[in-house]
Amino acid sequence: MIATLSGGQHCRFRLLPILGFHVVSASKARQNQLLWALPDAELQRSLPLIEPVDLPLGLVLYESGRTLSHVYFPTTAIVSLLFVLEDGDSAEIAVVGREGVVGISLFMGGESTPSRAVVQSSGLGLRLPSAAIKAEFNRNGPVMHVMLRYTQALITQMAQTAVCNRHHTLDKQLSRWLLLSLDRLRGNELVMTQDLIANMLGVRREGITEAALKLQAAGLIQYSRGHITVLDRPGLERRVCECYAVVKKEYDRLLPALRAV
Amino acid sequence: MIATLSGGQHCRFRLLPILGFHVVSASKARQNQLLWALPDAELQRSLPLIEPVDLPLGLVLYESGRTLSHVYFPTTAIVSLLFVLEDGDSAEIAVVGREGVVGISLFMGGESTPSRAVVQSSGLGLRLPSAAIKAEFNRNGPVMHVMLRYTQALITQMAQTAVCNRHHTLDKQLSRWLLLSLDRLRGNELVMTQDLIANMLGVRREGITEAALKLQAAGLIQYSRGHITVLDRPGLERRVCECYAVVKKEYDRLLPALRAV
DNA sequence: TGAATGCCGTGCGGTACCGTACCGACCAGC
DNA sequence: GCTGGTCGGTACGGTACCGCACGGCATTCA
Repeated sequence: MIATLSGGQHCRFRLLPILGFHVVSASKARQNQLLWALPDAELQRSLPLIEPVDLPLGLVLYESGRTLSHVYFPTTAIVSLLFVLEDGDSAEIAVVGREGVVGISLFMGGESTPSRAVVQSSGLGLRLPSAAIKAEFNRNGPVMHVMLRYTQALITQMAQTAVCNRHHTLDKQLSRWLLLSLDRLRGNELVMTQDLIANMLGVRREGITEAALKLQAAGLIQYSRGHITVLDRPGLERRVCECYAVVKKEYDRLLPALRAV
Repeated sequence: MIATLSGGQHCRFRLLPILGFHVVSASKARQNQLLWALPDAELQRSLPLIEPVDLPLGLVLYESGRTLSHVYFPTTAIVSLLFVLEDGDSAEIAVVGREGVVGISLFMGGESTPSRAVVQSSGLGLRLPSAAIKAEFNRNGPVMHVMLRYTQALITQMAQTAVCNRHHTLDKQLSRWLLLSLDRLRGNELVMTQDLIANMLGVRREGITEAALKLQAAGLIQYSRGHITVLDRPGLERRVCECYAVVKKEYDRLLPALRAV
């Protein structure tokens, strides 16, 4: 197992606002679906504090045990939540894209978690200082309720991942992972090496090669040097284990506003 | 894999208050450590609504997707949260004992979850109607903060379980499971068949036999027809993987009040 | 007392994934 | 054009767990 992500060196990237002046429009903020779900009044109050940020591949948003300075709302980026063991082995426990938020421990009260958040697919996001999200959360209004319901959906994703790890074959898990990622992107192409996927799923790189070849042989995907193209999404959905549908259904149930987007 | 828990037939037990009149004293309520952590004023307000309940082995507190009527605070019982797959395979994603509460989805806003809660070790507990816990939670006071911090600890347990499932050998996982259960009991004996443990860990019964024999050969436990006695707890702690310590540490950090009990 | 049942130990072939190693294809740099 | 690095395909033995089957032993109950 590789001890660090191949993209780990990207940590050197400075995390800077991508605009000189930090004015984010309401419509831009609503590219994130949790922000989209907020009433106008709530969003307007936070808007002056929201910054757009660039989220390059491999950027570590937080490290195990470190206190968070912001919560992140991905818009076009995807972030993985990883648990890392002492020997460097790791496993992804959840994926967060434009449907969610990174840093729930801030409003849950813990300030930190023993996990790591890494950008899995580069793109853009928005961030809000920790004090601001805590203040909004403690108003006991729509922000709190949306965040809590999202957290429950996240819990479902984590738990289903645990069961899937235990019982399902690697190519089914890969299918699930591809679909979860695809749901959080616009197109049907992922920029993602097999090595990275192996880290996410907590297996060897060769295992991913083997599983990906199966999917490729079935005409479902097309693989080439860090670029995966999904050719037959319905086919992939037929091949995947139930875990994907369970998680998706729970997101839709808990956050019905997302469905419409 | 066995499709239903061997103890499943115990569902026939009626879930009844064990006393004719439902007066629970504050000191009795404080046998549960989350209730223990509450200020006097908060606890007194809920006390008239708290009922003591008997929690026999195998009792299902809630089933996947079903709306919950109460939250349960175990005192001497232990409850397992299981995810069950379509084919009957299952895996435990968390354990709840006197340090916690069963039914977080009530205050998280989802009302239900796709998981199952089963009594893993018979004993007593307390319960509070769903309306009452929601009302308390929405006061935005100590109850909410304690529940949220507990939920975050629970999330850590679930995530660490997922990683452990992926990377660690069965006898290490069994050690972790034994220690987690032991922490939630008084003595050093568990009433638990290998079949049940296999369901919890999501493996074959024979796998548990093998792993338990290893621990027995090392003089750490003693096994006999549904009774496990832990002989050498420090030895077990040396043998277990890091996952146990990570979870325990996070519980202590998030809920420091529990440490003192 | 005999039968049924629950619980635990064992054996055996199968398989999915691991660890390690190597190799070819492609790409970016000087 | 050469070189070093990244990425993906292949091979092979090892091993942890699975599925299945059997058998022994204790408890319960007719």
